[in-house]
Amino acid sequence: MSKKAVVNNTPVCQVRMQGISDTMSILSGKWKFHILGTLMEGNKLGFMDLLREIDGIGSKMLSKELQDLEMNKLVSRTVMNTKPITVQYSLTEYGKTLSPLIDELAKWGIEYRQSIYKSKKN
Amino acid sequence: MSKKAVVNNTPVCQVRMQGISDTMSILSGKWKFHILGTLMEGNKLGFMDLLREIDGIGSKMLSKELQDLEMNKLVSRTVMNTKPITVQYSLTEYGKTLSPLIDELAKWGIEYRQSIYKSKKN
DNA sequence: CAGGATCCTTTACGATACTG
DNA sequence: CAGTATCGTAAAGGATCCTG
Repeated sequence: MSKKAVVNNTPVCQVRMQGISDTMSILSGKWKFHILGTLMEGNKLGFMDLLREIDGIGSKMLSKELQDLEMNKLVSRTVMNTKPITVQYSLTEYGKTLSPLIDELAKWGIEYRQSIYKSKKN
Repeated sequence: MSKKAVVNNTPVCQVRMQGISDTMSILSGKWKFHILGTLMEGNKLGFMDLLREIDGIGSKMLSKELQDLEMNKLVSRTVMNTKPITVQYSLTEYGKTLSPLIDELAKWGIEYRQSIYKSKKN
């Protein structure tokens, strides 16, 4: 049950706000959603795949963001024993629980862009 | 219809990625989700209400973020003619389309926190 | 190939003080 | 009350080079 506070007769849910903060702090930064969104489509991807796939990201950022995601158990990292070593990244089961959120994020952005387009035609 | 690219036999949707970028650029920053989430609960709120309600925000950030949100037609601003002037902020109809997204964001964060709690008990 | 180290720029954010 | 102006800091992000 949510704890409530009352401000100027306006009931406000603190638990909800904390949820927003938590999610944002875990998914902060410019690239996490892109990485997750990409992994959501190509189930297992190498470092280079991600680097090529995510437009504009550099290896430093990619590496750092992947470490953050791994620490939070959203992404798993597997070192393959190939000649020059290779690493495979994929979503964990827990990472997959982000699908609805990322779907909403993408969906809203797509609709937003369409609404801009329409308003320019009128 | 979504445009697709193929990378290492992995089909990737660019439109989806662009949607993510668009949403993130509009809702970037530390406070936008908090502001929107708060307005989602208390339908009409004054500047001071928001300032008190959103823990940690300062008037400079609040004012700036509200302007961003207003520019993107997500929030409407109404000046009341009271003795010292007063301003009412509320979500536009378009801003309300963010409800599912923000709900997901809050929900995931709440569940995340619970999963941490459980894993500490075991 | 996968990433770490270094250096540098930019932006975000915050505290404080002030104004119509 | 609802902001704006100014200033300062910290964090985020990027370019480049380097290594097992």
